[in-house]
Amino acid sequence: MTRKGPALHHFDIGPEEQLEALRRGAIDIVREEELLEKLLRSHRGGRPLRVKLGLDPTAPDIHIGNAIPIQKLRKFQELGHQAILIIGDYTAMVGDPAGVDKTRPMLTREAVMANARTYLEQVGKILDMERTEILYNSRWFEKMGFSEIIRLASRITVARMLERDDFSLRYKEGIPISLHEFLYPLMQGYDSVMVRSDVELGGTDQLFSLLVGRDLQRDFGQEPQVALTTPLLEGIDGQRKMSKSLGNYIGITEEPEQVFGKAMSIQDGLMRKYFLLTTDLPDERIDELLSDNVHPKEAKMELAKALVARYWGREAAEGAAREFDKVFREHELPEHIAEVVVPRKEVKDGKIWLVRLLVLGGFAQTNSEARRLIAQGGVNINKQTLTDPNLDWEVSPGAVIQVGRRRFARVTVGE
RNA sequence: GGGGAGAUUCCCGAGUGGCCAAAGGGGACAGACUGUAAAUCUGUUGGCGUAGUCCUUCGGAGGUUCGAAUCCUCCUCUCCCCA
Repeated sequence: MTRKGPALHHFDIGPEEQLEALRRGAIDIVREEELLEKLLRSHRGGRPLRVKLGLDPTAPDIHIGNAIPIQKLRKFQELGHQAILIIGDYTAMVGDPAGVDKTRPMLTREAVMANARTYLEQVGKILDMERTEILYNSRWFEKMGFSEIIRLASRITVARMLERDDFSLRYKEGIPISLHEFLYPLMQGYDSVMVRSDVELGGTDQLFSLLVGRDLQRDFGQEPQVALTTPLLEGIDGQRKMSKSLGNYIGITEEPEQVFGKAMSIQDGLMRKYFLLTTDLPDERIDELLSDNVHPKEAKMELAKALVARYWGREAAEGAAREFDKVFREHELPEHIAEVVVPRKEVKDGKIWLVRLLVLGGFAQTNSEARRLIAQGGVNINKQTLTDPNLDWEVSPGAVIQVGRRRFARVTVGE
């Protein structure tokens, strides 16, 4: 279960104190004075701030990296402010060029809508959806005429666009930039105009777009929003930004054991960042865990537990930790093992070609890949390593096959 | 519109007629060591029922040749310079 924070009303907490809470883990606040001013006014007038976060449903899953600004939005909610979630169904079709070195593929409307549905489900693990305003930006973009697009496009210069690192880098390297990518920040900025946001959240790579929002709001006679950015999180490979397509992510709907295991595999050097951005442990506790008094592995266990607890609750976290110890310290079998059902027709004379079994079990894409795994000693059944790729294995239902260090399955025979 | 350069396997990148399923690096995977960390070392990295004088892959379509990633023609796309 998701922990819902205490039902705080923003009158309960003073503006300075709110600012303090909001600052945690933030990179830029443009501008902080303005934010304080807005908080003061809101507090005085009893009117919540309108805090906007745009999500482009470009992938079906939300991971703990893109959950960071969502968590920040939740913080605003806890402080009594109005959360506005923009589902960028229109912008997703363009594809955000921020921080990428090539044009994103344009998504079809169907794919975007399917993703949007799973997003909303998943966001519900973080936000109080009852108090969240949800808007699809196709609502205003769909009916926008070309003349309006031209007017919007006139608000920004090519030079300013090319100032951006991602664009200038691509330009210098001779990597194509399509014109429509220039439109992206304008669209995101226009969203802010449409919802009259007081604050917009986003990752640091969003700063430019958030600032364009300020400019556009000014042009439309509105008070500019405050831009608040959060850090980008490295993926579990420790190299690149966490992303679904790189496969280095921890999804917020992944099973507790999965989340725990992935968290345990991050580099030690990343721990502080993960603690700070993906858990809500107090700073003092984090310092304590990362001091010399605590073995790094113990600290990481705490990190993994805190992370699981955030999305699955305390109990699931404890369970995942026990399971982890069992499998990786005591080398016992995990509690829940997926089943591989071998169709009866694949079994001949009570035997099945081991390579075939691996492919059927999804451990390998092709026979060749399965052969390699076997030859390299990466496959065992009931803890007995099998290294002959030509082996016809005598099927014994209930046997546990292990591939690599972390993939297990129990073999059964069925249709 | 004119001129030039280019497109290679997951990515970068070498390869200019046979020795090419294609160097090297990165990534990934497996093994050793470990804390499912880092570092290091080793191996693997198109497919095929167990293997070959086999099949598919060097942007696409044709062609030359006994033989093409490599040569020719056309096409598509990208970058650069000029307008």
